[in-house]
Amino acid sequence: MTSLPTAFLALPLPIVQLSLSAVLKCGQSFRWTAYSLNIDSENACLPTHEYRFCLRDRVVCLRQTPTSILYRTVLPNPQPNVDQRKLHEAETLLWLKDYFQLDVNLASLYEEWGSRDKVFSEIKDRFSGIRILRQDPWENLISFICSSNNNISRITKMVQNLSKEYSSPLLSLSVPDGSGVEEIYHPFPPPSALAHPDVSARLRSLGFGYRAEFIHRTAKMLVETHGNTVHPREQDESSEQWLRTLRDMNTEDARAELLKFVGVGRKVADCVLLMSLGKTDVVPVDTHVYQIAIKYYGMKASPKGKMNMTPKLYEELSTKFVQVWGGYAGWAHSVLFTSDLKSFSLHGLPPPMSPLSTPTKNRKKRSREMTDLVPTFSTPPSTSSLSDSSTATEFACSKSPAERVKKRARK
DNA sequence: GCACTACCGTGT
DNA sequence: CACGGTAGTG
Repeated sequence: MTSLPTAFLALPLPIVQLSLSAVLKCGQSFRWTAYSLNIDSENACLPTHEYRFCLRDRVVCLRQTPTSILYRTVLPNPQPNVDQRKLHEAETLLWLKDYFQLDVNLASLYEEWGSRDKVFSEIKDRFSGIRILRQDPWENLISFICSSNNNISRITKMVQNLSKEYSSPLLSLSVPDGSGVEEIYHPFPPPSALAHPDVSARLRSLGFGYRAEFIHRTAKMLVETHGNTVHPREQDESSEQWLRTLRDMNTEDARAELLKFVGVGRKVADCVLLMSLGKTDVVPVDTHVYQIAIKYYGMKASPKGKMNMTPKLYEELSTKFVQVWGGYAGWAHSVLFTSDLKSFSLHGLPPPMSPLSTPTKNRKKRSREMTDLVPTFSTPPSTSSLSDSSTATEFACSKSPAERVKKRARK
């Protein structure tokens, strides 16, 4: 089962376009493992870490230099010949471009957000290279059902336990820190593996808490509704493929589909819309985002001082951030969110001035500063050059019948 | 539509 | 008590 190492290939990419260390451990995906490389010299051009991710049929290993991403593919035995190996590396390269969405120019977006928003311009140079991954919707959905009322380190453990418990080991590989230790890599399990009757009890005993039932019922419903026949070529189940078709749906319809699952509320649905269904403008709102809005965007704090996230407040925050940042608001939000995780070094910023919801009209002295802070508050969302056609259409369809569809009862 | 409350487990 | 919420009530 042990696989032999192969050489790394290089994909030229400026570090401002992608920071692996920031993106892979910031709570988007919970299945990347990071290893220190024990660099003896202080050469800043050498990678300090390696990151690994197990796909259905291979393990992808990544390192980063200031000017490129180094990648290599590890396959299970039997090992392919040289020609087959080249094909696999070509496939991995295509996967990388898709997964990291490298056709999106992140540096341009940072400029755009910085010119729209003073708060963003203050942090953008310290938190560069943070982009939204384009994940597999099935893994993304289950991972974020785990995320409710939870923290990153525990979510990571849960998702890894899920993989270890419900999918066969693909291969093992020695860790790159020179210790000689071998690690076993598991893909993310398919829906049918989690739809089995005794799954929820087992997950309970694995420490999943009340999310155990959510996961089981979601998997069961998905398999019952959309099947588990395995596509001969794609290698994945029909319900996983169906989830991917939500990418072709408009935001409101896709969200309505996601909300049908147990354990999926507005916040989790929006995370999936943003992180695996390509809805770039969706801003998932949680308590952190609310705090950020209060501290730096003049959002009025709740009268009672409680953090009650009502649907109304959620909608208000979400739409206002779209007004601030535009068609890629969800991407911008993740930069702010990541900087907040690193316990916010925003001290030099001016105090919050502009109420996000209701601007005070009798304070002219402040109205100028408000304009300074958030120049685009009163202007409609931009559908400028940065937004591609699919994003523009998202703004276009403002109402949809599916928005009114209620979460139907299930047994 | 809207405001509660319980909830599994971990960290402070 | 809070935590990167949600389902179930009234």
